[in-house]
Amino acid sequence: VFTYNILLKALCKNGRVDGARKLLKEMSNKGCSPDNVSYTTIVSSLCKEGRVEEARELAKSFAPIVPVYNALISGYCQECEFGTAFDLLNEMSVRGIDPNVITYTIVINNLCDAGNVDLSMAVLGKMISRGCDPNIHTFTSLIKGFFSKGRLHEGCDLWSRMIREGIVPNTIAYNTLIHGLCASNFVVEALSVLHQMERNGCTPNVTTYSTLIDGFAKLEDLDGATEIWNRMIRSGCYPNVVAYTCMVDALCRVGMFERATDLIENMARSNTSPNTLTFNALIRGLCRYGRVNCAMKAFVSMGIHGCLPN
RNA sequence: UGCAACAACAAC
Repeated sequence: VFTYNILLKALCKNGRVDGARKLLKEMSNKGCSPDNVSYTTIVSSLCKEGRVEEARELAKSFAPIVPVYNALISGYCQECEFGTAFDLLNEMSVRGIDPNVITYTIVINNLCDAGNVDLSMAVLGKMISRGCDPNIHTFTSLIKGFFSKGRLHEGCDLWSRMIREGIVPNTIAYNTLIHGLCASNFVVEALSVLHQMERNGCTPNVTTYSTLIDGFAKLEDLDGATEIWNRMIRSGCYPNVVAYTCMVDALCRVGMFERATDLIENMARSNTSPNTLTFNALIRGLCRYGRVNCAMKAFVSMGIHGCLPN
């Protein structure tokens, strides 16, 4: 089974789900029964390709297990077919298969992405009433959901509630909080969250730093952005293309184009090549400052660096 | 070996 599952996963990853389906049949014929992992791999891959109906049909021939339901529910949510997702959730209960924290979190996260935090909160209530405790993923999805609707206060309240319930925030949760604060221009508060996470022994990553650099950049606070950049380097965290691009943007917004260009050259020399967004930041900055000729030169240099305009 | 959460540009 392990041999077959490894192959199934590899086939699915390379977009050869149909090959995987054939292999699934073949393994049974050769006397090696597929297990729950085999089923979930196939169903999940079909869903990710948007072939949800097909996945559901196929799943009918498998044992009804939670991960397969989760993959299907996730698939229907991605297609914004929340009605069907809720039907499946009901079907689970009817068949005596208890949804787990992942099941509910999938629904909550997708509803949040669709902009419906309020319904997500209702699902949270439902899972708790059924004795299923939300975890860090659940709370992070909801907090992000409130923030993306501009409901900063409710997002922060939920953060406090999560802490009260004894859930220890991880780097991703902190990053979500920092991003929410930055998006509402509360960069000073975001910075104090960075300090708080460090005090609590949670290591910031390149996303943490990029989020803060971007926050300062949007407020045209080059000193703030630079301070974060230096802090990132000092901590031994390597900037990626996003971090570089945020820093290029910070420089461009205050008209420091020579330094921005130097930074891009730096990237090209390291193994972090600039991308289209990096050049868009530079070109937009130059245009804002009326330096259209330089912008045209940057546009040419973009092609030299192998970046296509979008 | 399988299912869920985080960051950067623009236009509409």
